[in-house]
Amino acid sequence: MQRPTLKEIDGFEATGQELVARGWVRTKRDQKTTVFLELNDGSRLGNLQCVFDNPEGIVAATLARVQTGAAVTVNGNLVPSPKPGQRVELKGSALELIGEAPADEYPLQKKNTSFEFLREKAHLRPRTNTFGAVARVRNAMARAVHGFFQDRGFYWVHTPIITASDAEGAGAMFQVTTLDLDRIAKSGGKIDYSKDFFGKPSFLTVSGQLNVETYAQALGSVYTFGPTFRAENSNTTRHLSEFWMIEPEVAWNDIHDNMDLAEAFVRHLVKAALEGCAEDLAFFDERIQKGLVEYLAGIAAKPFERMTYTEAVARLEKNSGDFEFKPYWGCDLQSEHEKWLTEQVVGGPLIVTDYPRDIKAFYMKQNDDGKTVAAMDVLVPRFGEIIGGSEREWRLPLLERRIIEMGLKPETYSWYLDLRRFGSTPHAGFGLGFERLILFVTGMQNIRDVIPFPRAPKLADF
RNA sequence: UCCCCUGUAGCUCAGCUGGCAGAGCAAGUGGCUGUUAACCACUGGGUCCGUGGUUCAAAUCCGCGCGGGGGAGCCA
Repeated sequence: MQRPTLKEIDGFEATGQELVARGWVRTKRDQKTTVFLELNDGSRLGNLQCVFDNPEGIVAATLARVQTGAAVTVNGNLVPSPKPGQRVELKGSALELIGEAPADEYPLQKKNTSFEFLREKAHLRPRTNTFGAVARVRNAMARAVHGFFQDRGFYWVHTPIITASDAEGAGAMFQVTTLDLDRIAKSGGKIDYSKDFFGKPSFLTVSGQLNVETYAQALGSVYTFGPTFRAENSNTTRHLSEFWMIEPEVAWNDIHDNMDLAEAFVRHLVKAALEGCAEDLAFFDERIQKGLVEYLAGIAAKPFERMTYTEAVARLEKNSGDFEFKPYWGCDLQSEHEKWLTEQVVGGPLIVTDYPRDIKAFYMKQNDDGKTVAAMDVLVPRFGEIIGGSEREWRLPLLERRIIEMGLKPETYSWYLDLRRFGSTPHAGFGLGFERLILFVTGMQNIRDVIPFPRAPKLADF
């Protein structure tokens, strides 16, 4: 049986043909002789307007019971619409109330509601314009991520979610266990991890990078795209405890190849949003962030600015009076610094490279100056870091020495060091937080509003 | 974890130096010959987050607790 979505119906030639529309009622407007019902089914932002002229009998009785949020099917004839901005409308002849939504209980009435309120209604919020649009853009971006890499010969590698090594060093981890914690707590005894599921402490991954490097050293160009977990007590609009991360890793690439890849990737995604989500982006432009579409078009069109950390700090020092944290060579760039660089200095995305090695991870390639590493961060206006990456230290002695210098144990990294021991090549990669990308593309402010079910400290409802 | 703001009708909020609980929207009823988040009129709607205190009197002032938001740090 043919069951067109409302998006498909919107594309039909309106010749008065009969069809059935299914969806949820966004609004009902009734007059003495005419009732307007606007239906949405999530296939697009816009609604299908259904018009009932002089409804009588069972149709009139059913219309009286239809309220905002109800699920209905409408039988009718598709005709051109006189309403501006809307190609077609459905001249209704019959309708069925499939699932009612009593107005005195249904929380989403036809009015503005705050995102804070909707966060407490996470099971209903996808029925709103904003969250429907976010979901569609998110889907389009996921597809574009795979499209970008697949078209370039990258292989998608499924790195593990559970890891028994806490060697990843990217932040606090969630522990995974099948031990009976209540019983251990009551007994007051020590924990015997040999009795735990994996025979030792195990955790949720904070990064697939170390694992995916093994495949880069075999398949060449690879990437991960999957859930990632950080148990940091972060309470911000930019952090989640469970988020999705994309981590490409490419054998033979150096830091410059890495920057080129990161830039091409971001611009590809922005282009994909502009081309594939025009209706949703127009909505975000109008309701969420004025000028968004024009801004994104600029991102897609222009190369990103690049500067070294040393250069960035020099710029910041000239303006240091305006900062709460005084910048100096060797400091980590603060949020305010990143915002100032992107918003005031370059007016767009900026790639900063060659950070002091003491503020970066052990696996980054050490530069010849003995002070910096071949790291790169892609910073964007409004919220700073969207990508962090580096060329990797591929020379065994230097990597070993760095591990020891940083107080880590080389034996923990034996398999990682093996990659340098056997057939090592230069390689580079980066990590992009998927939700941060969605914030960037939609203009949304809070990361909890661009993932269907946000996980954050004290927040795991739904 | 730290700093700041905040909690009043279903929602968004006003409520001043303490003195009878308010508005807009939503909902309900009626009206309106094509509406655009329709419009017009009327109606109903309150544990003022909780708790203890100050006071003749607390939504309002103070203490404690809980919830929400923003910023910072950690980072993607």
